[in-house]
Amino acid sequence: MTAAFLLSQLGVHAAAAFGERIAALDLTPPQTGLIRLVAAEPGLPQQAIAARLGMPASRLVALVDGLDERGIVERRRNPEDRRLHALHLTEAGGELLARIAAVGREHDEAITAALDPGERKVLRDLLERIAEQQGLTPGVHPGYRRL
Amino acid sequence: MTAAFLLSQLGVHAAAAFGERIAALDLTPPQTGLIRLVAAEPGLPQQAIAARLGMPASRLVALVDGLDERGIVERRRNPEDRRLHALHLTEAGGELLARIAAVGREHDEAITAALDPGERKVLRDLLERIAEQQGLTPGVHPGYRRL
DNA sequence: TATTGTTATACTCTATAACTATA
DNA sequence: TATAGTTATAGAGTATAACAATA
Repeated sequence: MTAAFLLSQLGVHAAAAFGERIAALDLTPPQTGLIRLVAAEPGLPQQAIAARLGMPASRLVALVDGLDERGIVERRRNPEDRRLHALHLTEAGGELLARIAAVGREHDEAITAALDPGERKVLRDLLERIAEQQGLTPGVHPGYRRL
Repeated sequence: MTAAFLLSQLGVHAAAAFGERIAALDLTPPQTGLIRLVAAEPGLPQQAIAARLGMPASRLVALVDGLDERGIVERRRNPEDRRLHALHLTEAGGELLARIAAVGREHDEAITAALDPGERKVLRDLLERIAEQQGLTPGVHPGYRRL
C-alpha cells in the first residue's frame, strides 16, 4: 500500500475517532476548530474566521449561534464599525478549551499507541514536512469544511 | 502539534486531493473503492460488498448502477440462487483499473514529494503499524462511508 | 455603492424502511 | 418465513443568493 493511501485511510479514521471523543463534550469538530481559532486569535470578525476555516460566512453563523447560546463564545460589536462582530471566548469557553486539550492528548495517545516515544517524534517530523510542502495551514483542519 | 492532529489534517487533505485526481476519470472515491474491491474479490454478492465497504446495501445499488451503465462492472445472477447478483469487472473495467492505479501512483508521488525514498519507507512502516493496531482493514478506506 | 452579518431557498446526499422476487 | 436486491421517503447538511444594517 502507498504512503498516500495509508495516510488518507488513517487520517480519516483519526478524524472520525476524534469526533466521537469530543462528542462527549457536546461538540462537533468544526465547533472545536472555531473555539481553538478564537482562543488563538481573539477579536477577529466573522468574515475573517470563516475565511481561515475555509467555510462560507453564512455557515459560520449557525456555528457561532450554538456556542453563543451556551455561553462559550460571545460577539462584541466594534464601536468604530458597528457592522463588525468580534468573537471572543468567555470564561466558560476558556475552561472548555482546557477540556478540549485534554481530550486531544488522550486522542493522540490512543492513535499513536503502537509507537514508542522516539518513533512518535520521527512520525511527527515526517508529517510536519509533508504538511508544509503541501501548503497546509498549521492547526487548521481541512475537514472543518464539511460536517 | 500532535501526531494525531497532523495525521488527521494530512489524511483528509490527501483524500480530497485524490478525489480531485480521479474526477478526471469521471469517478468518485467510493466508486473507486468499489472497483478495487470487485477486482480483488470478483463474484461477491452486493450484500457482502456493502458490508466490506461499510455502507448500507441500498446505497450500493446506485453505485453499481452507475458503473454498470458505463460498462465497468456487471451483475451476474447466480443460477443456484437467483436472488444473488455476483459482481464482476468487465474488460473495460480492467482497463479503467489500470488507469486508477496510475493515478494512485501519481497521487502518492505528489503527496510524499517532501520525502526521499528512505524516508517514505520509514513513513509507510510507521503508518502500517498504526493502521494494524487501530484495526483498520487493509485497502478499505473509512471515507467510502460518506461521499 | 460596498461590506458585514443574517436569513431563505433550493439542492445533494443519506439512512430507514417498505417493497419484490426468490428461496 | 427469511433473505437479496431495489425503490421510496423523509431528514440532515450545505452553498448560493437575497436581505438588512452600517459604512
